Amino acid sequence: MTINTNIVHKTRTQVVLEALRERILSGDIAAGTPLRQSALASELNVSRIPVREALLQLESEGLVNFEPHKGATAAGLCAEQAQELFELRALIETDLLAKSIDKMTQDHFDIAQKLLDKLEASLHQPDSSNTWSSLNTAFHASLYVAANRTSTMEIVQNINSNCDRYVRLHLLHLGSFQDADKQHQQLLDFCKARDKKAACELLHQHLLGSASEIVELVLRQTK
Amino acid sequence: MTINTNIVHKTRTQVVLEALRERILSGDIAAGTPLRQSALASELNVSRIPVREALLQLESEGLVNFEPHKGATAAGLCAEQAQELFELRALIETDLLAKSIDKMTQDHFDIAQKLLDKLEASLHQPDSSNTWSSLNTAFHASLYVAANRTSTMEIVQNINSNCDRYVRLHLLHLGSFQDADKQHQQLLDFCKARDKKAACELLHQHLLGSASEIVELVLRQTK
DNA sequence: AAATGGTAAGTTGTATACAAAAAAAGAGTC
DNA sequence: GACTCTTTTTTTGTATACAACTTACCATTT
Repeated sequence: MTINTNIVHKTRTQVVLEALRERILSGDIAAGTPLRQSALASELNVSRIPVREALLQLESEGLVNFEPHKGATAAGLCAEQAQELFELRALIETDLLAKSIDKMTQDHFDIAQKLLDKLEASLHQPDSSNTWSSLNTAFHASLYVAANRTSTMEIVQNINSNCDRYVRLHLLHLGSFQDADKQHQQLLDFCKARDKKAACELLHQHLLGSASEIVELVLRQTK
Repeated sequence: MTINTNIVHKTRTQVVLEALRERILSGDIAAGTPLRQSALASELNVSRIPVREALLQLESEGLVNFEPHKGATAAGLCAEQAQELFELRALIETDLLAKSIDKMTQDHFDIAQKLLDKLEASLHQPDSSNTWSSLNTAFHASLYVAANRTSTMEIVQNINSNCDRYVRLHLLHLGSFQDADKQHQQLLDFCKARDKKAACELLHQHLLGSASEIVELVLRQTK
């Protein structure tokens, strides 16, 4: 009868956290919107406690600004931040990729390819922006797992979570990322060929290219 | 003449947060120790709510592992993590330094020098490990502010907060960091001379050198 | 009108109380 | 004794209630 048989006891805090994160990332909650605890609580049918805890976690993820006694707001979009985050990704992810390439096995390639296929398929669907972004993150991550760098990956995922907002904005305005998909496939091919230099170079360009487009978009948006 | 009090009322959550962070960083609360909410609450004369919120924030800082329904524990020390974090710092901080050096003014040099003097002075005091580490972090940060990279600095500070535990352990076992201080002065001198290459090279060595000593120490500790 | 001051309303912060889950302790079986 | 299943205890999760802070409003004063 119940659909959620294998869902194991999510706390309300987690439910609220995921709901709010998605709403902010998707733009459903616009940048700068004040996030009133009681309003969110009654809207999500919980008390203020889980809402507060979720907001606190979102603050540490950088998606929310939480000021004591004042309240929380959805973090604003900022061109400088976007530029910095993507440059940081370029720096760290090329390093990860360089460390990963030699260790990648056929299994890693297969997993990455499967994600890439899904990514491409998602573009042809109407409701793509929801899924494209997380698949994009997953694809990138799949190229680095062989480096076996748990702590680094955790930090990268965190940075990515922030980039997500900008990527979704980007996608929303462009309609599709055909260039990105082409670059992704090429990137994976370079990995398969173990061409470290070419792969890192391409990844670097891929990220900085996104950055400059996004920065321009944000500047226009927030002006 | 209104006395605009910049002294804001600290919430109990913040007080608990700082108290617990310091205890974990200093080793007063050992790695792996279970952190019982009620125990901490009564010990700090607050209710469990601020304790929970502080634990949640410490989890996002990486100092605590928080498992739903199970409870929180002080995060364990891990050689791999230390290695990764210091390598990451080397990667990001050398990049920051390279971007910063050309923009540094006399003011920046003065501030850095002042921090360095304090750092050196702190070594001659009995209770050094408390202050040395935060001064060390501040000194490093002072070299990068000119790069004017807010978001990047935020992430660096976060990584540093995790490194702190390892640095303090290091200091505790070595008794002093005379080498580090010598390297710090040399680093600042390179900055003053605008010798980007030498400064970055030294910073890189400085961080990786610490890393290898710390890794060895942690391996011995946790064995 | 601008500034001051002081209430009132709204929002956040935290203590308390209770519900739910996990861990620990017994009771019975093999 | 080891194992399973129940029962008890401990610990965490969350709703509610109230206290503390901030802001907005209005009266008073200059």
